[in-house]
Amino acid sequence: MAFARLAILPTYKVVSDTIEREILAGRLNAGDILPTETELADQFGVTRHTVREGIRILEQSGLVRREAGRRLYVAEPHYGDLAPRLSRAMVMQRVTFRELWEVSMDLEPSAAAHAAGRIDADRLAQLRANVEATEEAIAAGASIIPLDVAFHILVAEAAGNRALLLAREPVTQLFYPALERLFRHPKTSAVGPRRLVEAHRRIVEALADGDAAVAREWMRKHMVDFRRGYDTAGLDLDQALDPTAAPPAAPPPRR
Amino acid sequence: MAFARLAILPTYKVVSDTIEREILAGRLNAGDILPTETELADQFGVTRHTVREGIRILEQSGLVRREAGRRLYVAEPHYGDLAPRLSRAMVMQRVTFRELWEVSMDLEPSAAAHAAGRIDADRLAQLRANVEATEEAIAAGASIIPLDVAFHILVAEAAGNRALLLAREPVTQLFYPALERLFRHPKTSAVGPRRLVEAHRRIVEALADGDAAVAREWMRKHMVDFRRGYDTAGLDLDQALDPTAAPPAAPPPRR
DNA sequence: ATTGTTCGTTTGTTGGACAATTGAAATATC
DNA sequence: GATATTTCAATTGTCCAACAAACGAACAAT
Repeated sequence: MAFARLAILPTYKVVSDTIEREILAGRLNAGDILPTETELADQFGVTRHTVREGIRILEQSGLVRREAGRRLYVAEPHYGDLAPRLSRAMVMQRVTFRELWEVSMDLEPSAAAHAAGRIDADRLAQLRANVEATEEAIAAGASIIPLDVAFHILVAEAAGNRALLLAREPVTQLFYPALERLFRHPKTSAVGPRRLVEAHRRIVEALADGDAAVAREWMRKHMVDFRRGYDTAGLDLDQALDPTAAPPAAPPPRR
Repeated sequence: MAFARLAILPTYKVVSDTIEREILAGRLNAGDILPTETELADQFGVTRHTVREGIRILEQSGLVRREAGRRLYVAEPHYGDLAPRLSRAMVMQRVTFRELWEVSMDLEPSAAAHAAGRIDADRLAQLRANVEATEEAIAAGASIIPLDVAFHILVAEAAGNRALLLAREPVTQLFYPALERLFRHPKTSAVGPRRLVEAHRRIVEALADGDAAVAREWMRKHMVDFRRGYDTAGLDLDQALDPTAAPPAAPPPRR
C-alpha cells in the first residue's frame, strides 16, 4: 500500500489559512477589526513575527486590509485588487494584442447589450458627460485615452454583471499602452479620435433608447475600428505586448 | 505651493516591489534561483525578517516560488494560481448564477469558434477520448461533472487564446457546485447527461471539420441547455452562489 | 544497493527590544 | 463652552541574535 503525501504546512501558512477560514465562513465580516498582532500571537501560541507573515498573505489576497500603521480589518476583495495581478500574469506569458482583442470582441459588445436593458439615469448622465469631455479633449488636443477607458468601464458597470466586470478589467488594463501608441501615431491620430467619439455617442444613444441590438452593433464596430487602427499604425497583432509600459499608477496609500 | 503626498511604503513592501521590478524587467527570468534570505537582507541592508515578509508577498502573487524548505526561484504566474482567488472574490460579492452564465454565454461559444480554426490533432484526440469517457460514465452511472469541466477547458485551450483561458477559468470554477446540484436533481438527471454528451459530440465534430459557425452554435445551445436545466431544477438564477461549496481541493504542496 | 551518518547551508520560528506613528484622553487656551 | 495643544498608552514596523528543523551531498557501513 502507499501513503498519501502529508500536508505539512509552515506555521505562518496555518495562521493565514485559519483566519481565512473564519472570514469565508462568515464568522468574521467585512469591516470587523481583527485582534492586534500581539493578541493573535498569544491566541495562536506563536510568535508575533509568524503572525505577521501570515498577515502579509491575507493582505495580498485582499481578505484583510490595513491602512499603514493602523489596525487590521476584514475587507471584501475587490476587482481592482486582483486585476493588476492578472494583467501581470498575461504580460509574463507574452500575451498578444490579438488575444486581448478577441476577448474584448466578445465581452465589450455584450456588455453594451446588457447595459441597454439595465442602465439607470445616473449612469446615463455620467456617460453623456464622458462623451462631452471627450469631445472637449479632442478640441483641446489633450489625451482622450483615460476618458475612453472610463467610458468602457461605465458601460460595463451599467451591464450590472460583476463577473463580466471582473473578466474584462485585466484585459482592458493591458490595452492602455497600446492605446497610447495608437493615438500618438500620425496615421491614426487624425481620424481616429473622431470615429471613436462618434461610436461612443451612438452607443450612449442606443443605451438611452434601451436598444440592445444597436448598442451591441456599435460597440462591435468600435472594437473593429480599434483593431484596424492597430493594423494601420503598422503594429504587429501577434507580438507580445510591451511589458515596460507601466499600468496606471495607484495613488500612494494614506499614511 | 503644496507638496504631493509622499509615497512612504513599509520596508517589506519596498523589498517585494524591488524584486518584482527586476523580474518584470526581465533581469530575473523564470527558473532563476534567488539569493538566500540572508544574502538578500545583506544586499538590501535590512533584517532577514523584513525580507521574509516581502517574500511572502511575492510568493502570493505567484512571481516566486519555493518548495518548502528550499531555495527561492523565479516562476511564471499561472492561471491556476490566480483563478481561485478570483472565484473567492466573486463568492464574497455574492455573484449570481445569471451573471456567471451571461459571461460564459459570451466566452464559451467564442472559444469553440476560435478552436475550430486552430485545434491540432493531439487535442482533438483528447476531446474524442473525453466524449468516450463521458458516455461510459453515464452508462456506469458515475459523475460526469469532472469530465464536463475538462471538456470545456480542452476547447478553451484549443482556442489558442490565453487571455480567454484566464477570463473564463474563475467563472467556470464557480459552476462546479451548481453542476453538482443539477445532475443530482431528479428532474434533470434523466435527460440532462444525454443532451450534454450529444452537444459535446457535435462540437467535436465541428472542430474536426474546422467549421467555426457550427461549433459556436452547438456550444451556444449547450449553454442554453445548462441554464434551462437550472431553471427546471427550480433553482433561482438570481440567488448568490453557495459559498460553502468547496472548490476542487488542490493537492498538498510537495515537501 | 540500500541504509545510516555526518556536515554545512538555508529556511522556519522564537525571544526580546525599540523607534515611529496613531487614537484618544487630558490639559491648556481663547 | 468650544477649540487647540499636549500627553500618553497602544500598536505597528523594524532590528538584532539565536536555534531547531530540513535539505543536499558526500561518505561510511551493512
